[in-house]
Amino acid sequence: MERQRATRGRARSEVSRQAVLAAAIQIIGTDGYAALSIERIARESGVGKQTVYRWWPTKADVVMEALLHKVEVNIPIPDTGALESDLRQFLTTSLRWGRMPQVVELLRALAAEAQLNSAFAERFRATFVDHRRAALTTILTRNDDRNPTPVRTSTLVDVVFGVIWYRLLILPTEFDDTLVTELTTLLTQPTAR
Amino acid sequence: MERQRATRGRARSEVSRQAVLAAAIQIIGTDGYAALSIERIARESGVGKQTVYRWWPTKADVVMEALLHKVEVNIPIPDTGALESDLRQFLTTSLRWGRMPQVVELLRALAAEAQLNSAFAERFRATFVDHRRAALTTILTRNDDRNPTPVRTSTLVDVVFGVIWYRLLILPTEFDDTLVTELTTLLTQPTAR
DNA sequence: AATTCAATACGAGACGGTTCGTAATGTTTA
DNA sequence: TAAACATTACGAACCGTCTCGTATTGAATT
Repeated sequence: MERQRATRGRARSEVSRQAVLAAAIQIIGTDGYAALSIERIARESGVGKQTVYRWWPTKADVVMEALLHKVEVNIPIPDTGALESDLRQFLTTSLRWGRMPQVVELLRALAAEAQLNSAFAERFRATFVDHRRAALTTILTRNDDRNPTPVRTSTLVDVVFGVIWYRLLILPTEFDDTLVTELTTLLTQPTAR
Repeated sequence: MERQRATRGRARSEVSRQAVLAAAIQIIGTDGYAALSIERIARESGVGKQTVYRWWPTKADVVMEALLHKVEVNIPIPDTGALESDLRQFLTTSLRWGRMPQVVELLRALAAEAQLNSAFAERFRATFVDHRRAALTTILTRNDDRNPTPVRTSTLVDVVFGVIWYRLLILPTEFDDTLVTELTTLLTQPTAR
């Protein structure tokens, strides 16, 4: 995703980059994603419009970069030796994000844009969704000594992220800690795995 | 939601209503929801702009009415006497919609708009989401003789619709018949209910 | 029963305003 | 000296409102 390093000419302004990301978060936080426009990002960040267009293909890509900056890129995959505690820890971390309004706003914005722009949807999956799936898949597969399994691992992954996204996007309910226990129960039942 | 029955004056044109819904479906089907505008709906349906604005508050409400028209309003809740077969039947019906590209496009459009417009999100939940939840809740509660349950019924409902919406909105994968069996298994395990 | 009248919906399209994404221009900086 | 920069202008599209003349309906009046 890194642009070819230009050895000649003026270097990219890191100040402008940060200003753009901050402005995007600021606008979404106060007025919502519907109010976000590249025009306004440029205005409120004190950056030229063309500068934004030069470095980000869409406003959603700005948001995605802002999100990755916020949640930190490398989330360690828990490895306690037991499936149940790994799972519990993974869910606890995931739901913690789901309780942070700033993060939720960004996630909702990205999901919305993915519906409207299939090219961005592809980038969103590759950059964000697949990483999270891979982490959970690792946990579920690591100590998978029960065979044959009536439910595919990929379906269990769908269940976890499905519940999370469904409640972020469709329902207005917040996450409670009981959900961690419930999902762990559901996924570690003998016949389920 | 029904407008005050006007005893006087010209009656609403059913032809125009149908033309608007058809145009919306057509536009979304060919160019996607991002290309949908009230201006274009009016143009392609041969209807006056004011006619659209008179009857629908937003373009998303047009889409929602088009969806309800497509999936039929009254879906009977299966009642075979056994939880497992009720569930299997409910899931089979639900996934059938999820395999119809025209329906999927509309669902994705509605979900996208719900992220951008909270007033519409409310109408969407009240008109569509809650009905589907209620149906599944009925099924799960009907023969619920196992107490205490470690997983709330509402969470089981979240699991089902979560997986469906997640795969419609976030992942590009299609539904296969195995999913019906898997979800039924997950939800009817002794300790889960 | 025939006519008039008021109320409302209709298609068409003009309107002023907003935002979009691109392009042109000159300045700044590595 | 090449590329990134901020600024400004541009045409296109869409927004929501409004007006025009016409069509359709039910109620009131002959």
